[in-house]
Amino acid sequence: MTDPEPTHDIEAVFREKGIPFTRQRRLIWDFFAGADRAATITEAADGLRSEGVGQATVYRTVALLGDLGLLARVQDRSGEICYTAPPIGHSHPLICGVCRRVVRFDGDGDVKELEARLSAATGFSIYGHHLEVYGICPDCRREEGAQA
Amino acid sequence: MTDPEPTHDIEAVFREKGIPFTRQRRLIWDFFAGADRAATITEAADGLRSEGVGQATVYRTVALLGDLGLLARVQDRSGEICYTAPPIGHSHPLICGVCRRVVRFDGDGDVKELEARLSAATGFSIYGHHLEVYGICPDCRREEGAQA
DNA sequence: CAGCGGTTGAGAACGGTTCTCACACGTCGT
DNA sequence: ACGACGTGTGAGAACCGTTCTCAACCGCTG
Ligand SMILES: [Mn+2]
Ligand SMILES: [Mn+2]
Ligand SMILES: [Zn+2]
Ligand SMILES: [Zn+2]
Repeated sequence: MTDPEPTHDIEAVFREKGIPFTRQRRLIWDFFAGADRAATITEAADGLRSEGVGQATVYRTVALLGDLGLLARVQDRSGEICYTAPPIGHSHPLICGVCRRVVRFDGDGDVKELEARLSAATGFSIYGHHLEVYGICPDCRREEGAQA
Repeated sequence: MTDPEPTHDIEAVFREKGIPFTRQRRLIWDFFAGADRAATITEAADGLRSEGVGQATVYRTVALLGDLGLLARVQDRSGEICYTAPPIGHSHPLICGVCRRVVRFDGDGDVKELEARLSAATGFSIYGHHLEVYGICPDCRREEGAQA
């Protein structure tokens, strides 16, 4: 598991790549990076409308941040697609399927050996993997206790 | 009753649950189960239109098969959502990012230990995980030659 | 501070998914 | 085998999330 880490210096990333850094991009980044749980694009657009951010800009910026590796796409228990800002470096999300709270961990030690076996067995050249773990966080488990 | 076969006896599953088994459901099942690679709903609908299967029925049936655990949702390199009929039992897909050919493997031995650590460290009750490995199959690698 | 080129917002367009509803058909009791 | 019932189905409309268009705006550089 990773510890509480500093977020990316997004302005520096943009400057380094020569990509204009706008008020909207900062707001959208802050929306995702400032949350401790994944959010949908619709939620971001709704939350930023009052700040004068258009929905097309939210879509464009989420795609841009995704390309830059600054936003990861995950999904909750209902299959809804959400985005979360990962810390620096490679990690995987442990997601509460109910409230979408995200805890990051590094599981590559477990996967690397598996990938080597797969490559040897199948002849595939492996270029990546996708690992998410789903659970119910203590808070949500408490609230769901009464029901099934 | 006993099915030592590697593929699901879908008709028996339906009968056992008292769910009507129709011509369309057989066709849609065959479309996914008869392929060695994942396919999108759109592809299934296009491929079965000439058989007189409506697209609404394809959507409904894919959802139904998913609920029954007879179809697994995966995604290719571009993030496109596809479906593939897994063999009996729990497994994970190794997907060729180029042609979407799927090879299944059981990687739970590697994940189980990880999940135990995560559960202990976070207090989450873990109900599932999503693991896909991406690669290029030997055939596609040959066709593409060397690359970056 | 002026000029350029990328970015933005409003709304239209687009396309995948779901809904509606009359009709067809699978299932089961007889 | 037959008939009645209840579920499934197809065509097309509706719905809604996403992308596109384009004129105005603004961040960046000099
Ligand atoms: Mn990893
Ligand atoms: Mn597994
Ligand atoms: Zn939770
Ligand atoms: Zn391939």
